[in-house]
Amino acid sequence: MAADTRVLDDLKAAILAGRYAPRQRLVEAELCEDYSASRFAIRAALQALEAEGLVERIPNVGARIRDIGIDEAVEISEVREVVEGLIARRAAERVTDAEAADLEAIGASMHAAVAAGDTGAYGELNSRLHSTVREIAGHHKASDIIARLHGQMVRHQYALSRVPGRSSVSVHQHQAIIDAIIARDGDAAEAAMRSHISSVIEALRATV
Amino acid sequence: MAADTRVLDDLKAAILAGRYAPRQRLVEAELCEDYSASRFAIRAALQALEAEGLVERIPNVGARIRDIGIDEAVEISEVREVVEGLIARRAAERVTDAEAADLEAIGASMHAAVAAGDTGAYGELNSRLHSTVREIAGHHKASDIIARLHGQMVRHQYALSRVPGRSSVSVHQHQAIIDAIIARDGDAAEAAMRSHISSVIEALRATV
DNA sequence: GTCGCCTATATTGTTGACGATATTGTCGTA
DNA sequence: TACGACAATATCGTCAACAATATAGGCGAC
Repeated sequence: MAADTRVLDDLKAAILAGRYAPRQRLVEAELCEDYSASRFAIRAALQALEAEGLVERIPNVGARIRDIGIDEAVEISEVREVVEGLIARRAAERVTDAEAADLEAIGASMHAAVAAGDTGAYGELNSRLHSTVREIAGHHKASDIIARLHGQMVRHQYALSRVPGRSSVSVHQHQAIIDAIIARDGDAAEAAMRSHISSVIEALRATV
Repeated sequence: MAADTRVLDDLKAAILAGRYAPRQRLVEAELCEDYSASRFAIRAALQALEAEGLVERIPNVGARIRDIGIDEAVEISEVREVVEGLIARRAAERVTDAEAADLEAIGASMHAAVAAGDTGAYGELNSRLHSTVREIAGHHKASDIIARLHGQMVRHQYALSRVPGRSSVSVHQHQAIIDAIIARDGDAAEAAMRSHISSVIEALRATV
């Protein structure tokens, strides 16, 4: 399990980076060569990835990349909606002045990125905002669950960022979240976060 | 991974039944004898249980039962609060007449159990109510997460059911959930479920 | 030509032994 | 007596070979 860590991290990173196609088979022997590891280590990694919901294993047949369809992506996002809502509420209750300034800075950068039409930078800021809010909330269990769910969604997340005009809509939602947290208004923060992710879900459904 | 299934299920059941003390070490060789399985199978089971958050493993040292303290139990319950809220809302939106009748029956039995002072039956009905609501909601992802979180909480759940007078309080909360679902009122169902679990969290904090 | 069976192959499942590592207990010294 | 170093032990980590299983392709019968 010591050497496994590297294999697991590498393999996970590769999956998250979309280097494997959905439903692509992951043959243990091949992975041994690719990651120059023993079959033992590969098996351990595959089992861990199965538990994380990234890989699907059928006894005596093998492992393959789990294909998460729109329906499941929507379900995942629905759970994310309420859990991120909890996180936002928590953040509003615990945010310090310094953290509030960080959030404002991220918001300003977002507006700038939208104005400049830089979708790449906007996407980056998007994840930074969410992770900053998580950090402020300091809710381990909720953060863990979000991380896991996020991993299963990367493919669709990518598709979403390609939808034209989304950033100009979501920038206002993001600002509402930031404002509510800075105002220390838990109810408003939860509501803003939920309505934001709810709109993400709608966009997700539209990508069919 | 075929023979593993039995080992994993047995071991998991044993942990959930509280047959192992928190922080108790799980030595692979011992488990091999107890479950008459190979070390290979045991290792696989332990890895799976680690992913489920029931077991904690330290490299080169071994596995032990994870000790979930009050703080973590509260965090888990907080996540449960919002996810069960989602489930309740969903249930209210999808409940059929037949399912509504089932819920009413469970509610009636709960009142009867409280009147009779039968805490065992009440606990049973409690989990049946929640699982029925989950079934009605038909939300796979949310149900999975609840199942996992519930597994980590069994110890505290048991302690809670021993608190005297809890059932007479919670029976009304349960009835409120049932009523809201039957009324097809999603907002009310979510609110009722959240306030119910919120009160469970308070009781949990009080058990310290 | 198509269906079902059977063999061949690819792939995973399992085992036992060996090596690495952390923990525990002991001994000597200050 | 208290402390540190060292050795012994317990336990986990890793490996390479073997067994079991499912899949795919070819063959024959209808």
